[in-house]
Amino acid sequence: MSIIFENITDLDLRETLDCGQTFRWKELSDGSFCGVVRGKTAIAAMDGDRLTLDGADEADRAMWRDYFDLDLDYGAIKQELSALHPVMAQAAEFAPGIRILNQEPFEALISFIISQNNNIKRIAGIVDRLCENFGEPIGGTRPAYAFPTAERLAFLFPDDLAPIRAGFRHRYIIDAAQKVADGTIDLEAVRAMPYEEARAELMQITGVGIKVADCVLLYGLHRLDGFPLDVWMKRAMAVLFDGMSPDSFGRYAGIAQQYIFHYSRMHPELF
DNA sequence: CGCCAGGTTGTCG
DNA sequence: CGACAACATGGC
Repeated sequence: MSIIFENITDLDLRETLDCGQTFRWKELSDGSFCGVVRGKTAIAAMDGDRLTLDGADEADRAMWRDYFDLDLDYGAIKQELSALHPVMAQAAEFAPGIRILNQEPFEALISFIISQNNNIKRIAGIVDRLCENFGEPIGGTRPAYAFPTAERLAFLFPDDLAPIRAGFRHRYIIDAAQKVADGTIDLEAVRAMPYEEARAELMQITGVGIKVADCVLLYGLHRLDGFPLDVWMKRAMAVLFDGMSPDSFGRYAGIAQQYIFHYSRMHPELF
């Protein structure tokens, strides 16, 4: 079984799945990508303007359409953003197939707690081990695990997380899981809040500061006005976008941010 | 071996 | 309030 989406533009799987917004997709030898979303596995492949999700169920078509953000016109947004600054245009042209995924909110929360003072390769390893140790196994041809639920993680002790080797972040993960599981933080309510309020709500969690909160808002709650400022983005803003502020990118600032982040990381010689 | 990693926390001046 | 070490664990 598989799902096919026709006439897809502005989507490149490698650019989108390997640009630091998600850590759960693995590239296979034939260039396709294997991943798990909301407890469902799929092998994604692009052939021209056709996106195929092998192993996906037709009943989940709407979920996958939403996940890859296929109803948003990235071509138009790219044009709008590119007019703002020549380097912005260059960054968008460098990886024109980037889209902002609609990830599971709790997965984004935990993933970006893990990301702090860490490198992308190791983040992916820790997330893998978290799923293998605490996620529900998913039936299928290859072994796969859902992302663990908040309820599953909420009653663990830091040492229970030793197998995932996330170090000092163990207690942050558990605090986040507890606050989500007991309703202290309602992620769907956060989605609808004014930006500053949403950010403050997430920052109640130990281990969530401004940058992680912005990542959760952008990648987990699809707040495209979010603009996470990590070390790369701070350098880029200082060196390449002197005079511009996050606000000056408008309501799709988060998409601009992703083009710029990826472009900067792939061009370290600029800094 | 030393520096750094999509930061945050706790402490001190 | 702003600066700054400490934090676990590796990747390079």
